[in-house]
Amino acid sequence: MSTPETTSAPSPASATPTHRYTPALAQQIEERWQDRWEERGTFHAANPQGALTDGDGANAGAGQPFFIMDMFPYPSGAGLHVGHPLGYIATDVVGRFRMMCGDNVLHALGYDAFGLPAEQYAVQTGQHPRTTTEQNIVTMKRQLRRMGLAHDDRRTFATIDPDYVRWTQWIFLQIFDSWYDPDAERPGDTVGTGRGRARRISELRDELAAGARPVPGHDGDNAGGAVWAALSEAERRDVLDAQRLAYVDSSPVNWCPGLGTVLANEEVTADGRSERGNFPVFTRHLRQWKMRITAYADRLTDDLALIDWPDKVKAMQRNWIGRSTGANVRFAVVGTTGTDPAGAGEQVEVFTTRPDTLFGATFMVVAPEHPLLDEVPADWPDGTRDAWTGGHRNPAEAVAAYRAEAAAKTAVERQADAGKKTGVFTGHLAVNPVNGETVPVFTADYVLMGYGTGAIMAVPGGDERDFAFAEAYDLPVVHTVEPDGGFADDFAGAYSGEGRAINSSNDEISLDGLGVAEAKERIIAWLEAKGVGEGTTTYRLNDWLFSRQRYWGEPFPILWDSEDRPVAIPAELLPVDLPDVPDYAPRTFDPDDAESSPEAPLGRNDDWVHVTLDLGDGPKTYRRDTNTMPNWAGSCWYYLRYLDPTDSTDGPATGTAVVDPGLERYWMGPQHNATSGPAGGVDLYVGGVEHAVLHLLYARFWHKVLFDLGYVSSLEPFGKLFNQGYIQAYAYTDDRGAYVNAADVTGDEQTGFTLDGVPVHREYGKMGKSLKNVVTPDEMYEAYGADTFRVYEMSMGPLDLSRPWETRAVVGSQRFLQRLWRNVVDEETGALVVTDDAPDTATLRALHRTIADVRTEMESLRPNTAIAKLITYNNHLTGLDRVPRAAVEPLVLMVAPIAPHLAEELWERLGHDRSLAREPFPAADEQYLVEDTVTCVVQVKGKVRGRVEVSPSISDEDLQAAALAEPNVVRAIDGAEIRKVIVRAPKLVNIVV
RNA sequence: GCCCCGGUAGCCCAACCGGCAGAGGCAAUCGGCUCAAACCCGAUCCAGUAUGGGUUCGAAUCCCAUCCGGGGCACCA
Repeated sequence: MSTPETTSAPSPASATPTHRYTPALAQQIEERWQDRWEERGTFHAANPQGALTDGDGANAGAGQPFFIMDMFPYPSGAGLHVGHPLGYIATDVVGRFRMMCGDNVLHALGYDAFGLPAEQYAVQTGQHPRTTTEQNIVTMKRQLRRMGLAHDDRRTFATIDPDYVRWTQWIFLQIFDSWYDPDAERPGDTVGTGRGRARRISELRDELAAGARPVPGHDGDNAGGAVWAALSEAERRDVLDAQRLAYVDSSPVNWCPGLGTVLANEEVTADGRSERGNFPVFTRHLRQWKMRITAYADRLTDDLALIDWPDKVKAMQRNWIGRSTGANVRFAVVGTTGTDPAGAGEQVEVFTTRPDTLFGATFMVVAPEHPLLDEVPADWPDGTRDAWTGGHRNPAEAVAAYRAEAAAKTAVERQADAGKKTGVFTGHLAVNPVNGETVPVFTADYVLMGYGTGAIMAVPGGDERDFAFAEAYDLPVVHTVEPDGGFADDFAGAYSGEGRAINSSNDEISLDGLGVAEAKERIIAWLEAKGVGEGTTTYRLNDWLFSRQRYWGEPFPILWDSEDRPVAIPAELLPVDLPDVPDYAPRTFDPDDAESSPEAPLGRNDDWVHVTLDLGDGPKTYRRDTNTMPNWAGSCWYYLRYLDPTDSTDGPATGTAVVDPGLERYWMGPQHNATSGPAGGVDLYVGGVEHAVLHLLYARFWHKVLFDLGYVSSLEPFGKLFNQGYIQAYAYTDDRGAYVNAADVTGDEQTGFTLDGVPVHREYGKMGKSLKNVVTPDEMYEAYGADTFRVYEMSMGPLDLSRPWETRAVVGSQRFLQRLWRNVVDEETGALVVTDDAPDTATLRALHRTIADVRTEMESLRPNTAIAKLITYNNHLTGLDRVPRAAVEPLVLMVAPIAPHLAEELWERLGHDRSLAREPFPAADEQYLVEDTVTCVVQVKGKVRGRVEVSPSISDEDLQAAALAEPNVVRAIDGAEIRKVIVRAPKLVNIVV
């Protein structure tokens, strides 16, 4: 038995070469480079001024600013699975690529750390939410750092940091201190009316005092400020408070007893449950904070034209805002003779998008909650049909019964009943203003109080829903629009399409013969002239309900004075920290207890709630607002914080603004680089589509307020949005339907899936603990290394597509990196194997073709195809006897954005002493992109029959001659008459016989 | 019910303005390396593009209809 000479690696597994790119070596390399990057500040983004410089201590130079961002992660206690980092890797690849293209790249990541899950997790584990949240952030930071993300770690933060909360509250105060002037000029607007913007509340006060505008809610024209002067200071404050963009209002809100808080409309699903927790949601009248996002409805819709977002998300925002144009029309309500003369002269206003069909309005419908129903006639009027009364003796009974029935219906039941028309006659009669006809007024729950005016004119001839109702309640149908060619003889139903108006005239106006658009215009003019209506626009969007009754959120920077009016806490006293309370668990209720009322946890600390302060008018006692802000508040402005993350150096040092205006203009202003649009904003924002109408709408709203107040120059926060797909996973169940450990299942589609020989059932969906199919990044680092993990995630498919995770396929990415390694490093000795020979022409061609292609793919966010081309080129190099340095160095650079650690290691071993992070990305040399010859395909009747090698610059005539001479082609033509020859030089000839 | 996106090899996916259906990866099969196995290396196999029509010299690509999958909206006047 002889002893080998080598002393290394005594274990039996030592057959593996010492210098092979194994997971263990990968880990070693990766951790070394992560430390070096951190020490050197390699990814420090340089601001144009101030203390935040690049790793060499320099402020921003000539490179174009490029601001790239991921959607704010929430630090979950469950830790990351391999699906979470997909977007982070993608932005990292783009960021590193842009950096190598010479851009000044800003990429950082903060944490969205307030919110319900943190609070629930804390309650479960019996710890303070701050403790658990901070622990989670530490874990997540470690997991993300190990992935090698090129983030500027000086710019990270969490929304719960007091320095951050301070500015969230500061922005709230700016919104509180503003009102919306729809007539004010807005400079620079190119897509809207150019009017309307937020202004300071003090300007409103001045204008009211000077008599420049009437006082809202008070009669009189306020000439010379007379109306204003007559008001007490308390009344004046009420007037101003009601105009603020952040205001307190008593109105129907979504109360969720199961969560113990009220919710915004956006947080309630279509079937009336909470998006988080899936608890029932009830409508309650409560006094709550709201934000006047409706004032921005037009701009939020119009400005979508200025930004590069997926059409799908734009459509979702447009739908949610739901702008529709039409007219408001007032119908006089007739006091039923003898029974209710006092009701005469009352009016009901309806909203319609089809005022051109007014002559076909044969009845009216109001929502069950409509105030008209607070009083109804005592008896059924003459002409009441049996079908209308619901069997009740008089309108009061009928309406009361119907209102009760409607109120008791849950959203789910309403949903289920959609299409089935229920309702009852209210006893009221109204007069159609265009023809003087008396029409009955019904109430029905297909008309919603929250949209338009809560009342409609019903045109059964032109509206499916009205027609269904008319059928059910025996009401007349009049068609006022005739389709081209007239109605079919047997036509019965509503016609809502294009056509010519019919049956639409009175003594003063005739719409007959007009098209829909023109008829609308005419009738609106007539209504306006008669003073019974006017053109208008309504929105589906409602104001944003902003207060929550939870503990783990930003407290409102608001005090209530002795007369219960809100007072802003001065900016220099911010932040308002969360108080310690005996119990931070929210008061929750039986999820179905609609009668319960919210109770804010912050109210449990009396010492905190009651304060004595001198706000300039002597010490007074105040009561603090005990609401907290919704989770969305922190994510409404975090992109600004990345630009200017400290309060000690740049802009916020002065305490006057949330971000230094110069920094905002540099990184985000309109046209701040070659690809930034007219609205400016973040250059690339990557995240899931689930925030399409929540976060993205709220953030746009806040940004526009800040724009109006002069704090930012960009019109929009996010210039380009990209929705990444999700990584899905297979889960397996046994016969009992219980989930089994996915990692232990063997087999495939053809052989069937089994666990320990027992067949199991496969399903496809999310990755989750309960599904027993979670794979974590940590497992990937251990088994393959971060670079392999990154390559695999990027090569699985296009970024915007969801795809299944398959651990056993990861090995393909590892083989690629191993082959690349072997092309540079000898596995046995660790020595360099590259030569200094010049690459042959074929290699140069392959290289430059690859460079050109990879650039294209990278610029278009297609890392999957870029990787395929890199693999192809690497395979070409593998086939050479010796790999020339000049052939592999560009490859190392091109691989760097995707597998940065391996690339840095090879780059160093190739003799470079600086990081390749800012090395120029290879550029293709045109001379190697043109081929000497190309293969021209010759088709006969569209079928490929032969090929000829020709020069790329061959003329059509020469090519046609060459094609016709090709033996296989001659045989295919077989002497038939040639009818036509299509020549697309130099690649294709098609011969038609 | 309405709107949007997508169906290409056993699986994940390429194919630019309509021009040779295949770039890449997984799996499978065979071979090499090995005492042997794994790793590794090399090779091979595999679809006529969901279905039916249309336009065209030529269709995965454009148009129409249908089926399947995913998503959004859902009495919004």
